[in-house]
Order: sequence, then C-alpha cells, then structure tokens
Amino acid sequence: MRSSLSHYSSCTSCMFTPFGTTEEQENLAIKQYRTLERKEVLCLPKHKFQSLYVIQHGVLKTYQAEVDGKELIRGFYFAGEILGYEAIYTGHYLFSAAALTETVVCEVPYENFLELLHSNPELQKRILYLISRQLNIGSYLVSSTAAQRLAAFLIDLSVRLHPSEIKREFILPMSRQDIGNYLRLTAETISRVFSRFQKNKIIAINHKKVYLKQPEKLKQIADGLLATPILL
Amino acid sequence: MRSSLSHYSSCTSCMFTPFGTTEEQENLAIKQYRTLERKEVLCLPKHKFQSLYVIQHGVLKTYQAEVDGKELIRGFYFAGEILGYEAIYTGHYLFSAAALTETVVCEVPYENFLELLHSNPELQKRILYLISRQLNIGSYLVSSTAAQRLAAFLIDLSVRLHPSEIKREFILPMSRQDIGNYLRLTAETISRVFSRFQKNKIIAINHKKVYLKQPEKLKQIADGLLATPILL
DNA sequence: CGCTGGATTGAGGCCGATCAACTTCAGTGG
DNA sequence: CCACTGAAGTTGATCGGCCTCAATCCAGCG
Repeated sequence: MRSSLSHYSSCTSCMFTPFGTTEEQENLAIKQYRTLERKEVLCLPKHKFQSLYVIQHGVLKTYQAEVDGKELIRGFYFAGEILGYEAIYTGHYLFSAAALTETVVCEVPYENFLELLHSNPELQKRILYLISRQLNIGSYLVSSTAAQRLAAFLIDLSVRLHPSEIKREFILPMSRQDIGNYLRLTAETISRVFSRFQKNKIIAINHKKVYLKQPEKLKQIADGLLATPILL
Repeated sequence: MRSSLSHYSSCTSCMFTPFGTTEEQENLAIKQYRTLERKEVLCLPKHKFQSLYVIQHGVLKTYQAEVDGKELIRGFYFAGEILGYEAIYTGHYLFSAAALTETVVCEVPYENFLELLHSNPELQKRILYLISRQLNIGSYLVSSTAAQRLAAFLIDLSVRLHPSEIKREFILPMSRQDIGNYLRLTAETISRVFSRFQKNKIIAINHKKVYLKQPEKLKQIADGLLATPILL
C-alpha cells in the first residue's frame, strides 16, 4: 500500500499529528509526506480517488486540460489547506495538481481519514470548518469586472499565503498567465489592471513582489464599490 | 430552543431518519421540519449560524444584497441538498435564502449534526459525499461564453431537479432574471440564447417549460466544443 | 376588460479578447 | 564577465460579445 518512492517519509508535523498517538498512526499507515519539485505533478484526473493531500508548505495549482490542449486552472492551494475533496463525489480525481514552488504535502488515505474523523470529534469539527472555508474560496470569480476579480484575488492571496498573519507584502507564486487563466482573463488584462492599480497608488508591484498600499480600497473595488472613480 | 412557530412540526421522513432511533432524535431535539410559502425567506445574513437545512422538497435560492439594493444570487438548492455549509466557516449566515416554490426544509442544529455524524459513520460518509458534490456545483459559472454557461446550467438543472432520474423535460422554477443573475448575465441575454438554442433545435422552450431535444449537444456546448457551428 | 410583471427582440456602446511589437528577465555557455 | 536565447511581462490598436436602454408582446388576474 505504501509507496516505495524515495521522497516519501513519515510525517511528524501536520494538522493530523496532534490526534492519535504516533503508534496508532504508524499502524494504520495513516499518512506520509512527500516533497514536490517545482512543476512536479501530484494527482492525475481519471485516476481512482484514494487520498486527500494536506499541504505542509508551498503552493499548488489544480487544472483541467481543455479540448485545444490549453489548461484551465481551477484553484490554488496553500499551506494548511486540503486538496482532493471534489474527488469524494465522483470517486476519481477531476483535476491535475502541479507544484508552483517546492512543496511538501501530507498524503492521507481517505479510509484512514474517515477513521481519524470518527475517533476525533475535535478533528471532525476542524475539518468541517476547513471544508466550509473551501466552499467560500473563489466566490469572487463571478464578479463582473476584471478589476473586481483581480482586487479580490489579491485580498484572497494576502490572507491565504500566510496562515498566521495577513501580510500586506508578498511574492506572487504564479505567473500573470496563471492568474489570468484562473480569473478567466488574459495575461494582458492582468498586466493592464496591475498597472492601473499601481498608477492609482492602490498597490506597488514589481515583477512578483506585491505591496498592498491601500488594502481597504482593494476591498471596496472587490465589493463593486468605487467602480468609476478608481478605474479611470 | 425549539421554535414555537405553528408551521414547525417533527420530521419523520428525511435522510437523517434512518440514523438513530426516533426516541433519540426526540430527546436531542435533533431536527424539525418547516414549510415555506413562495418567496418566504429562510435565514438571514449576519445572523448567528446555528442550523443546517436539509431540503425535503421544493426549490430555494440563496442571495446577497448588493450595494445598490440589487440582489446577487449565489446558488439554487433542490430536494435532497443541504444548505448552510458556508456558514460553518464564518459563524454566521452569509446569504439569505428564499423559497421559489412551496418548500419543506428540515432544520438540523449544528451541534446535533456533529453528534449525529460522530455516532453514525455511515451518515458521516454520506455527508462528506454531499459536501463534495456541493463543491463541484457551479463550477461552470466561470465558463467564458453565455451559451456555455446557460447550456451547463440546463444540464445541471436536469440532474438536480429530480434526485432519482434525469429528466429531459422539466419546469424552470426561477425567472430569466434569476437565471441571468446567477450566471452573471442579463435576462435579455438569457432570453436571446434560449431563442438561439430553440432555433437550432437543441431545446424546445415555452415560458417555464423546457424540453432538452439534444442533451448531448448541450453538453458539447457547455464543454466549449462546437463553439461557432451552433452559435450562429 | 385593462392592468402588471415577465419575456422577447432590436439598436448602439463599452469592456476585455486578440494580435502584434517591444522590453525585461532568467538561464546558459562561451 | 558578457553575449545569446527563450519565456514572461508590458503596452498599443482593433475587434467582438455582452450590457444598456428601449419598445413590444404575452400570460395571469382582479
């Protein structure tokens, strides 16, 4: 059952560790962690669903292949988040997942996950909390304008990139192309809106480094307020 | 704890019934059902999250108020589905929910829900399945064209309106306005695309009554294939 | 019968896509 | 150290799909 790949090893520090003794976990082969190089692919669509993945650190993107060979990005995953819930329903993975940075994930076989949940009411509560959070992520994808979606995306990143604190300055882990793909905009539009935000002193951006100068204005844009005054 | 409204009564037939004895359920005040008239509102945003709602039959829409007083529809809910997961994360309801038809919902206080889940591994499994399903719903909202989104919406409806079987003919429970609002299109665009679909013999539509003449073509459109040949 | 709200259809404007040129950057090897 | 190269990012000009505004049609109903 346990893979023999060399980059697997036992996991000693993740959200599942506080629950159950080490021995219990070893006996059940509850989980194991795995490091991914940049661009390395984690799970493939159509493969049988077996495990959830808890991201220890790093960033992943999930995507589907489109008819014309292009990819369609469905989400980004950061440290502390869990990947794979969508597959419970269908029984097989719907997306591919690729690492955007060097990433460490903790693989938890679904059967063990269910047992763990059952034996730990606190963990069950926490997992439902995390799933609920997941349900709300990406709700801004349906915003009407490019500025709204990108503003919401930046706020989202600032919250999710660093689990403990909200930072005003951070490094974009993905390309303009990937941001555009996720927000259903082109890379050119992303670039243009970044430039507008910068010109209006809402953010400062230099390549991958972003600084949110006026997070509250970003929030207002994301919420659909200040439509014209800022955009021009 | 139990509301005194007259239209409350004990629930004898829903997905939670098979689990636990009737006596257990009564002692815990696990759940109760409630009938809603058309346009009646169920839960209000900012109110403290306390219960999940299992839809027995009928249709609900969830929506947020926008700045200009307009509403923003976040989802539709049909028989067998559960409403309220999003609120676990924030601790208060994010949306209002309004009945589109006469609707019966089963209210399950979250604390009891957690207990039920813990005491019934099978129920736990089923709930995770339902949540996973929920995560996939509405993924078509990010499709690029109006025809793609509306085609996907029709397929979605045909599956979710009747839990047991997929019907090719059904009644739209919501207005063009509501469909457009949900898909981030205008009612006019919905109307125009319906007309195009009808002209191309993909569907037959008369007011609220829809018949999917070529469901497979609808699927192709939803998937982004057949872009030009059908649209013109 | 007239009224009212939803649905349909048409004409014009705007936002983002497309296509293209140019710049910048990261990686490579001489 | 620097020239070379390909990928990523920026910026401009044009095109097209959806929105806006408006008129008309239609069904349900007092």
